[in-house]
Amino acid sequence: MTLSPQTTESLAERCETTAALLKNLAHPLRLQLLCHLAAGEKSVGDLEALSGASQSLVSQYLARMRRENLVQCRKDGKFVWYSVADPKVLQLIRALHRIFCP
Amino acid sequence: MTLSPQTTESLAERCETTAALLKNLAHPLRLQLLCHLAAGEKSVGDLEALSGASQSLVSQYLARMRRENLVQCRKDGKFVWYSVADPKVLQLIRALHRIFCP
DNA sequence: CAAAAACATTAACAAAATATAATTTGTTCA
DNA sequence: TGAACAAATTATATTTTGTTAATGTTTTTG
Repeated sequence: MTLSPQTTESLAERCETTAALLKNLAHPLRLQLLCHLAAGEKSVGDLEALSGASQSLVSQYLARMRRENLVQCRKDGKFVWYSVADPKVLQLIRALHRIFCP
Repeated sequence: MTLSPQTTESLAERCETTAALLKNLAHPLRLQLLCHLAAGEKSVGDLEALSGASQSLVSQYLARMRRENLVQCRKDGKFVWYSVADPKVLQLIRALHRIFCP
């Protein structure tokens, strides 16, 4: 019997991947977008209105976070509806809320 | 009787300050340093050895995080001992551990 | 005192992130 | 069809970060 392939990622490796994810949250607008999405699915226009940021910026940051699998989208006619894709991101947003929004 | 000055920070404002803090964690080495410090006080040399990074980098990032009040230090002869200064940072590091280090 | 050890600071340059504007694509509906 | 709306993409100027190397400061110790 062989040992099952232990995923013994080193601390350094975990910090690498976690920091990469955190970079997405480490920006005022991107964090705000994720906070809104954590409360439920939103269209790009919704997020534009909620955040007050330009269509271009909102769309660019959503595209980036989609590429990195933090969020996902679903098309419905003229609209594109975004939501949080990664359950860990949801957990993290909630932890941030507990810690920083008392 | 006047209303007490409610600290009704807007979501945008909280995202601003929280994102600023997250920027410190959103870097592989800085995150690693904070993880080590979350486990207890460490000297610069300790952190150098634990992380494998250069003295200059470790010292620079510690200085940065000191300026932003994430960590604090205490001198003892030749050595400088660092620890996590902000209880919220400690909570956050622990939350990250729960979520990303299963 | 002089050398060594521990840490901090500065300068400089490449690489990456940010924000804006302009253009493009796709969809609905009069 | 074409005007209006929703969203995506591209280009780009500007700023910020990341990293290395070199030098400086303070404390200990031979």
